[in-house]
Amino acid sequence: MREFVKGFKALSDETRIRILKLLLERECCVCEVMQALVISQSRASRNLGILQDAGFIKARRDGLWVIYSIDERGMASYSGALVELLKNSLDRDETISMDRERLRGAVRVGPGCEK
Amino acid sequence: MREFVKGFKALSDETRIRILKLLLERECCVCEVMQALVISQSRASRNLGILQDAGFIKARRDGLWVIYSIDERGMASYSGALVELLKNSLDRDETISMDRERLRGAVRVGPGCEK
DNA sequence: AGATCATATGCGGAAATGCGCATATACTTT
DNA sequence: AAAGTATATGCGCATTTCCGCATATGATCT
Repeated sequence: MREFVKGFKALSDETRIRILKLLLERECCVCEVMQALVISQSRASRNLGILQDAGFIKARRDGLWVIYSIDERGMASYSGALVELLKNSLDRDETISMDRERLRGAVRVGPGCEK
Repeated sequence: MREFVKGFKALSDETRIRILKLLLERECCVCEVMQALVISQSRASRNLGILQDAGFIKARRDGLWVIYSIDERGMASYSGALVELLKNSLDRDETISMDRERLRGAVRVGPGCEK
C-alpha cells in the first residue's frame, strides 16, 4: 500500500508527467530534461530523483552525465501498468508536444547547456 | 493534462485509495465509508468529494443518504484504466482486508451511526 | 593537484494538502 | 413548524510539497 500510494504521488505532478513522457521518447541526461521542459537544473534533478525512487525510471552514469531512462524492471508490477497508460495518453497535449520539439534541439554537451 | 494530473492527485492518498477499493466492492453511503475505514464524517465526505470531482465516482441521493459508487462513465477514458488497475491491486493488503471486513458489519441507519 | 562541467542536495519560504471542530444544509418524520 | 438524521463545508492548524538559491559531490581533463 505504501509503495502503491508513493507511485501515484510521483505521478501527481505535471513536471514529472512531462519528464516521463519525455523519457518514453528516449533516454535523457538531466541537462536535456531541463532544456526540453525549460526548467531549472535543481528542479529537473529533484523530480528525476522522485521518479526514480518510485521505481519508474533508472539512472546510469556515462562519464560526466547521468542518463535517465524508463525502468523496465517495474514493468511487471503496477508501475508498469501506469507507464503503459501514460504511453497512450497526452500525445496530443500542447505542452507535451512542445517538450518533444525542444528535445530535438537539445544538446548534451558544449557551452550554453548550463548558461 | 490538467485533468490527467488531477486524477493522479486524487489517487495519491491512502484514504482515497481505501475508499475506492471499498466502492469497488459495492456502493456505499458516507455513513458506511466512515464506519468501514474508521474515520471521521468530515474526512469521509471530503475525500469522497475529491474522488467525485476527479471523475472516479458519482453520487445519488436516496432519502436521507447520499450513495456513492464507481462512475462507469469514466471507464472509457484514462480514469477507467486507473480504476481497472486498482481492481487488480491491493487485494491482499491488510488495511484493505480490514476495511472490507468492517464494511460487512456496517449499518446504514439506526443509532450509533454518527457517534 | 587544480580547473571545469554535470548533477545532487541542504536550506528557507510560499503554496498546497489533510484533517478536526463546529456549523450549515438537505431531507424526513412527527 | 420543529426536531432529528445524514451529509457538506468554512475555518484554523499542522504537515507536506515544490522550488529557487547556493553549495556540495563526482567525474573528466590539463
